[in-house]
Amino acid sequence: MPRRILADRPTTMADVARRAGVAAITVSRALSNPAQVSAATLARIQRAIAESGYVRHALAGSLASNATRCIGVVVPVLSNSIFADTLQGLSEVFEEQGYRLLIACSQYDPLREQRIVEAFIGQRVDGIALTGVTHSGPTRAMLARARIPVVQMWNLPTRPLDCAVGFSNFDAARAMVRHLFSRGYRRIAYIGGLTYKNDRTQARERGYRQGLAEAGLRVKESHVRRTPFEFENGAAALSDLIETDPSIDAVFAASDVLAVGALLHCLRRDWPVPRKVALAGLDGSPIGALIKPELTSIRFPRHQIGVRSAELLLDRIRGRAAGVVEDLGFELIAGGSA
Amino acid sequence: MPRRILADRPTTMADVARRAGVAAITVSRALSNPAQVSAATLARIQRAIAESGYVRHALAGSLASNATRCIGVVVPVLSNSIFADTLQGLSEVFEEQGYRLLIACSQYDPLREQRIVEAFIGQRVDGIALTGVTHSGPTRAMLARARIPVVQMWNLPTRPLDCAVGFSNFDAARAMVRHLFSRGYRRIAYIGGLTYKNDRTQARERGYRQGLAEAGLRVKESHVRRTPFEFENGAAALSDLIETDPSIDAVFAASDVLAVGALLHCLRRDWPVPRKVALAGLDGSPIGALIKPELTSIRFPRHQIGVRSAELLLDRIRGRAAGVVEDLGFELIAGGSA
DNA sequence: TTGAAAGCGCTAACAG
DNA sequence: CTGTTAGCGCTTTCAA
Repeated sequence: MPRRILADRPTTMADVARRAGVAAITVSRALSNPAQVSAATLARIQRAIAESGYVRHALAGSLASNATRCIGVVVPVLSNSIFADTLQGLSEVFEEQGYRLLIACSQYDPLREQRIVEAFIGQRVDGIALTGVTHSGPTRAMLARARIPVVQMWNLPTRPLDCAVGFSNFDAARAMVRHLFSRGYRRIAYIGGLTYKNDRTQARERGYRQGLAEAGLRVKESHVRRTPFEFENGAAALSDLIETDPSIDAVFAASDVLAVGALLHCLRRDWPVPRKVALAGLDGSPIGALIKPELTSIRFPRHQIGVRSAELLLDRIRGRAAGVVEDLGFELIAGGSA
Repeated sequence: MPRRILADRPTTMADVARRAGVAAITVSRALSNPAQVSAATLARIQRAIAESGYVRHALAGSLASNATRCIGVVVPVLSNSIFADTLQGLSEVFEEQGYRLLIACSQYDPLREQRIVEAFIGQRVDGIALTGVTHSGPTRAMLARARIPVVQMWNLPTRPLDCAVGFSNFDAARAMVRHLFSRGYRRIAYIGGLTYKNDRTQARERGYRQGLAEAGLRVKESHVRRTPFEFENGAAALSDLIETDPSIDAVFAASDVLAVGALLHCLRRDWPVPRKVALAGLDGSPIGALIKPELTSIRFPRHQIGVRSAELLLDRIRGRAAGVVEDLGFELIAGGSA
């Protein structure tokens, strides 16, 4: 014999229906499409719901209807507010359309991302938004097999999983190196993220190298540092670079978190920026504009990436064509720091 | 007659079972408790899973087992990295125990929080972590009715919903005012958050007022500013305060985001800190330590709040007693800014 | 506008 | 160690 009936189980739709003197399906309709139910019946049902404190069991509903109205989102970290802007954009669009966001952090780890994606598919989310364009083989396979709409954000994939919204991290970094070169800097060092599993960071580093090459400058490996995106690490890397080679005249940090850390380090040491060393970042963080000298950086539409990603995903969920890759571009902000 | 069978439906547990020549329940056991299944059977099942690309339908499982292994977490915002530390702590503990986190932002709005909590209850999460200790009536009622374990974080409730982990925001603010007073400051202005629906901010402002009162100083309402937690707003509020009353000798900002913004504003203007105006914050953000002068602030165990909250919630989920309120305390960091 | 019946995909309970 | 059966709470389908 199967499970016993619990004496004190939570209120179900059937309970509400009994109370209102209707069938369960009528309660279901009252909740999902009230226009289908007569005003009198609706009122009785609403009263029954209020009296009983009924909360609809979303899982059971999703199982029956085969739609969760949930979107899974993977971001690398939550501690960096730059992803928060994108999440905000996603959330604005989806919330208005009655979708909920499931947010998870991969911590820049493809294996964690893979587990998260598996969990999302297991939850039968209606769509998935990923940060970045490189993913583990199993991740790609699972997504293909599940036929869930996917959007890749923050970079431009050569072979998109489905749709994508971003900008060229490579071009952005190259543009910054060109800018520094045009300002007369010739010994341009680099502080980047840990590249080995992050396509944005990889693209930025490649852009740096390409930019130097195009300017006819040689890349010195001792001028390249890689470190996790934390203020402190930017400060430490800069300090280390200058110690290693005091002739460095500019440092390009592939993220504003690192650049701001580096800039604050200079200010602490009373090093004149950009006279002793010029600094540039990439992200267009608001804090860069508050520091003196203002941080030279590259701004891109973080919020809009979220908005457009959500719109494309909704299109896909509603059955429209796939394969769109949108380049939202970027903009160089010339501050006083370089 | 009920629904038609779809020709090309996703793989189910029954499909895997057929393929492996076992019953569905055996597949279920192979997934949830492999030790219960013989090695040979397990191997066949695992092969069948791999071949078919099966992903377990978590919703159906949760419906049947009446447990989701999901925890709902409400934070005010994601753009402020201070909450990220707490989320990190929660996530470390829960992930190790096989639970997943559902993260949602209330945007400091009790009505949004209410809707989020309703959605969490609808999803039948196994536990809920809330930021703050004041919640709408319906929120409290729903949580009580649903009998879901709850932890309130970041402040100390007088009447907890269930358990709570935090520190006294009131005492922290008061301690900072005392510190400023002991340093000789007598005209101490205040930049706080928008208090009308945020207990931490309210407590901090009350602490400020109490601190002044205990020092025998009068609160001038023109010395109190309230603004959302953004760097820019801290800068603007400071600028406005000093313009209003140049005799102000210290400004206490109820959040490091505001304090750092204010401090950067001073540096931009070449105002000597603390000579022209002393500055103090509250949160112990890492960036405060990188600026010169270092920001005087109050540190509290943001990460540990997450860890302990998770531990208490797990205790509750596993049926242990409720009603624990843990005060994790705080620590004043005397920097050069005051 | 409302209802009856079936079943979504899984696991609890019990049996062997 | 493995299987049978019933049912979790909801919505789809068809019918009135």
